[in-house]
Order: sequence, then C-alpha cells, then structure tokens
Amino acid sequence: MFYTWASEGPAPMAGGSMPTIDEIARLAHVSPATVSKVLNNRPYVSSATRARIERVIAETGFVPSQRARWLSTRRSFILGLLVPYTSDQLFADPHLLEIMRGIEAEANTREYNLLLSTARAPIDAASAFTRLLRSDVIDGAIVVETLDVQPFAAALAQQPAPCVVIGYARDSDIPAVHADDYGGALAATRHLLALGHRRVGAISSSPRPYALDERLRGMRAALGEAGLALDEALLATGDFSPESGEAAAHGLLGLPDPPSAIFAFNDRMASGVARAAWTRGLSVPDDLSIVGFDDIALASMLTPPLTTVRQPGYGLGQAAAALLFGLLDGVAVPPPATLATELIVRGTTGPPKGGG
Amino acid sequence: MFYTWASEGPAPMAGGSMPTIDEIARLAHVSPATVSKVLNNRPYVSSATRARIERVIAETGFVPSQRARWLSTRRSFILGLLVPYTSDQLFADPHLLEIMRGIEAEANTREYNLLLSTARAPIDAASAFTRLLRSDVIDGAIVVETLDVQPFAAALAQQPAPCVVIGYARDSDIPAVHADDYGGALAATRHLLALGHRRVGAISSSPRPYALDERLRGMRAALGEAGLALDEALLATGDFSPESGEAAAHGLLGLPDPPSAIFAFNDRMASGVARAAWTRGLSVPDDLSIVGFDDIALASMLTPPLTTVRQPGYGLGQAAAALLFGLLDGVAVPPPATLATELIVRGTTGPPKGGG
DNA sequence: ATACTGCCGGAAACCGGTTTCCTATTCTAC
DNA sequence: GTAGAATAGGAAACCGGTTTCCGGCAGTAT
Repeated sequence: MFYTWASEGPAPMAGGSMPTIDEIARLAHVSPATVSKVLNNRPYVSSATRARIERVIAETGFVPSQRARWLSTRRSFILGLLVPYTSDQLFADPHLLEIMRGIEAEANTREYNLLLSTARAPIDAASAFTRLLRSDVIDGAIVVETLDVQPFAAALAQQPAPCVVIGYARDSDIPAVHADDYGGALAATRHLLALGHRRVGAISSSPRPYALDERLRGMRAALGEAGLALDEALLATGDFSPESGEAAAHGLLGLPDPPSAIFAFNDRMASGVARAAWTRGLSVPDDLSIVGFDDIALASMLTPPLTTVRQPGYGLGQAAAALLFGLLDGVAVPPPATLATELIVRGTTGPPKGGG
Repeated sequence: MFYTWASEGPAPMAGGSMPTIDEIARLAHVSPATVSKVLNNRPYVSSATRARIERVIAETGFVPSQRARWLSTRRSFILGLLVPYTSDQLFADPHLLEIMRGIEAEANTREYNLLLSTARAPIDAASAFTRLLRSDVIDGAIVVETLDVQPFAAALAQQPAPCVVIGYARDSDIPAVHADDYGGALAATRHLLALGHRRVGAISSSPRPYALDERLRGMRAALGEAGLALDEALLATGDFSPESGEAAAHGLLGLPDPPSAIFAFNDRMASGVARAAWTRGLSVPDDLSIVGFDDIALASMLTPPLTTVRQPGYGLGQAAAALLFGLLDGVAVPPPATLATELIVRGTTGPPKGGG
C-alpha cells in the first residue's frame, strides 16, 4: 500500500532529490511504461519483473508524483466543498463542521480528498466558485447552500464536474440533499403550544437561507393549527452567532408584551438566548422556554440542557458525498433526499408561568 | 484530507467545454508561449497583442488548468496540515480548529491552499504523512505535534518540502512554535493555591503529549513553591473529550479525601468536570473549583463561566504558517517561538469551603 | 509448416501548461 | 550609418507520469 523510507540498499541515486519513474525504470532495467503497470497493479507484467521493480521501489522509497498523475489521468481525487461563508464563520459553527465531517468520512472511504473553498463575502462566492470549478482542480463539488445557489447555478450546470447541493436546489435541477426543516419546526412549535405557550418568539436570520424559510413555514403551520398567527413583532433576526441570539433575545424580552417562549433557529443563537435570560434574572424554563435547532454538542452541555430539533449534519454530509460519488460513477440522478429531523426535549422547555 | 481554496484574479464568464491554452493561442493568432506570458503577467508582449489575448480569454472564460500548472511549475500552492488525530477528534476540538483557522487565514493572504491530512490511528500517522510528503503534492507542511514527532522526524528532515511543528520539536531541529504551557499551568495552580486550596486534582491525558508534560511540570512547580507535592492519586487521565473529563472527575470526587479543586488540562474535559459536579449536587465554585486550559468559546458560555488558561490557538496557527512561508522564501530559520498564555479568572474558582 | 492466440515489454504520444533559447525587428548611442 | 542593446514572438524541450499501440515470443490448433 505504501512505501517506507529507504533504510539500506544501494544509495539509489546521486543528487538526492526525489526519484522519478524513469530512475526506477533504469535501475530495474525496464521501461517507464512497465513501472507504471506495476504501480497501478495492471496485468501483463511477469511476476519476476514485477518483483524486481517492487524491490527497487522499496529500496528507493519512490512515491509517484501526484502532480504528474493528476495531469495524465483525468482525475485528481479531490472533491470541492463550496461554503459561501468566511472561514471564521465555518469553523465557529458546529453544525457546518458536522456536515464536513460526514463528507470527509465518506470521501475517505473512497480515498478522496476534500478541497474547502470559502468566501470573503457571499457576493464574491459565485465568482470564486466558478473559478475553482473551471480550473479543473476538482473532480466534483458539494455546495452548501446557505443563501442561494441561483447566482452560480448556471456556472455549476455548465462545467464538467458533477455537483451536489446540501440544501434546497429549488427550481434548478442540481441534485440536492436536505433535512426536514419544515417538519422539525412544526414539531418544536407544537411542543411549545402543547405546554401552553401562546406568545412564541422566533429568531431567524437576515437574509434568510431557504432552509430557514422552511422552518418559519413549519412554525407558522403549527401556530395555525392552534388558531394562532405569528406576531411579526416577535420575529427577530440574528446572524447564527450566540452574540446575535443574545441581542435578539434582549430585544424580544424587552417588549411590552414579551414572549413566554423563544424558538431560535439554531442552537448557537439559542445559547445566546439562554445567556440573555440569565443576565435578566429570568429562570429557564419557568420564566422563559427556549428551543434551538441542530442539536450540536453544546446543546446538551448547557445548564439546563437545551431542548432542540436534531438535524443530522453528519448524515447530510455523508448522503451528499455518496450522491456525488454516484454521479461520478455514472449512476442515474436520484430525486432530492430529505433526511428526518427529531425533536429532542431537554430542560429548557416547560409550561409558561402564567398557567398552562 | 481536505484543502482550502484561496480565490485569485478576476472572474471569467461564459463558455462551453474547457478550452486549453492552445485553443486560446489559435484564436488569438499567437503561440501558446505568448498566451502563457499574458497569463503570468510577464513582459515582452506588446500591449496590442496582450489586449487581443485578454479579450479571447475573457470571451471564452478560459481558466488555465491547475493540474498542468502544478506539474510544470514546481509549486502547488498547497500547504500540508498534518494532524495525528482522527478527523472526528479534530472537528470536535475547538482549540485545534482555532489553530486551523489561524493557519488558514495566513495561508489565504499568500493565496495558498491547505491540505488536511488526518490519521485513523496515531500509529499509522507517520507512514501516511511520509507518503504525503514524498508524493510531492504539497510545498510545505505544518505538523501538529500531539503525541510525538520523533517517529517521523527523520522523514520530515529528509524530504524536500520545508516543515514546521506546532508543539515541541524537542531534540529534533525542526522549527517549532508553541504556547507557554509551563507558565500557564504555573499561573493557574498559583491562583488555586492563593485561594486556599491544598488538595488540587489534575486531569491529564494518557499517553501525554509533551505540551501536557509541560503543564504538569508547571503545576508541580507551583505546588512546590507552596511546600506541597502533587498527590499522584489526584492525577487522573482522560482523552480530551468532555465525557472523559466527566468520568475522571467522578473518579476524583469519589475518593475518600477528594480534591477541593480540579485543574483539567483542556476546557472540554473541564466542562465534563462541571457536569460531574452538577450531577453530584456540588455547587461550583463553593464545593469545587475548576480550572481549564485553552479558553475555547465554550468556556465563557458555561454557567458559571469557566476559569481557564487562555492559549492563542489562532496565533499559534498564524505564527506557524508565517514561519513556514519564511522557510519557503529562504529566510533563515528562527529559534523556537513561545507564545504567551494568560490566566482568565471567571466564575468557577473560589475559596474552598473549609476555609481559605 | 503455418496461422492464430495470449502474454510481455517498450517506443512514443499525450495531458496542458511553463520555460529556455533563438530569431527578427525596433530602438538607442556613437 | 552601424554596433549593441532591448523588445516581440515562437519552436521546442520539459515537468513526470499514463496510455495506446505495436512487435516479439511462446503455446496451441490447423
């Protein structure tokens, strides 16, 4: 599988620098073509010749140049991971990291590598991604849809490498994988309503990725079932960070008629809500119920542990990668896949104080 | 493994299936050599010819093949990041992610990409890394030293790409960057002793990276100053995860003569200690003081917020990358750099109950 | 003895750029 | 008017592999 460093043997070549396939061929008294066959486990090499070449390879510690291989074979064994976030945002978001983990795990099983491309600003993402796609570095791409794939859907469709979207492809026909955002928000809101809450706030983001549109739709549907409508004054926005969640919560809790429960559309903002409650001397869940989304590791470590909607980040990544490998292997494109979400009830939700 | 992509240059547009430099040359009525000059902003091309070529490039949306470029130039603009962890461990550890962020930021300023290589098991890391280094994919490497660089120090030294270690190079002469682990642990332990603690437990790891040896040494030094010695029974081990910290804490707190303070050698394990205390009905810091190490984002979000030793993960990554770029540019190798740590006193430390 | 086949191995083209080196032309300087 | 740069552009080698194609040589059937 791999070659070890030359521990002994005839000092392979003077000059010291990396041996090439031609050197190996010379030392083994064969042609480079035959060495190539051995390197790639191809037939039509006698076992004697093969053994001789393998011995020389082992002795010299030769490892074929990937750069040369990438050029001559049409594959780089690199998958592009296109994330329209700055790297700061990416590394700070456990849910995105979970997605990456899933992709990475799946890629590893196929001996594929991952090339991560982030963007300074969402605006320049499209051109940077287009450039990457056209530079022939990657064999395929996974796009994490956060704001909108539309701007570069055309570019994606044009270039030769197959693409997959994690999120909602919407009217473009790019293969997509996403979680059941609608169902998750529906379940979470029903849970709050069942506890007796009537004024439920929400913290979304602005601009809003389509996934959050779906969550809002689910929330509205649950409220509708109970004969309620979402009070637009209770719809705050953040930027997914805990700090923004904290600020948004202060905004909501400072209202004349504050909500008795807040549904933050991700766990990080929910942790900010918990912090805001603590600052204001509110007890959770007695004075305020909190629900998050994602179920990142942090959720269960908060005190009290956070009630949230579990979203399979790892599974999303894995599914997207598997889908992409399918495309690379020429398998027919399946319809968009929706992965289940699950409401995890922990300690931040309870009946409202007034009664329930 | 994965890479990060640094975008460059202006954005192209339109096009069909990937044109090559020869196509461009033909369309512009020049030779490929001249097109190459334009692509690389080289002189000896008349402005008229240059304009004509640039127009053709823009019209076709031509982006030169990186694969070909990598082969002919001797640079790939890829830095290897060698982490002897499984990717699961890496993605779960905010401190490692901070290091990555720092490296990524520095690499981006130089339009360099990052290739992350993890290992299934620490044992196979050496061979996998050696292979990567010799396959000529990367221009240089940053090794995150967790257990021991010795196994592949020889391989690192031999291959042509320059290397830098984040951690302690020890007796090998590889350039290294690390935090002041000794000083941080010294300050943290002094803080506990000043509060009046006499029985202080520690949670280290097994096997122990050299950085943790340093922390333990710092702790022992502080205890020595106070005329105390570390009770070996109070030295527990974990694997850096919150769960392991929780288990270790239960072990320590279940002792006949339990410690009044626990110094966990990273924040994640410290969060587990907090959890163990909560489970056992102990109040923090009244019944138990807790100190962590790293100062990850989570630290300030715990209730009460965690007292910890801040370690500049981002700065370490940045410094390592800057050092590596220095080597790539042929600058003389500087001596090992030590970055300062800082004790951050928050809410988990206080005088012990007995008295202080 | 001839034809056909399968197995080995090598020569050379190729992947798509970069770079060296060479020629032709134009621009100075004397 | 001419020697000596400096400028423009191109032919071909090169980076280090892979792949196609072809010839030589058994072995076997005709």
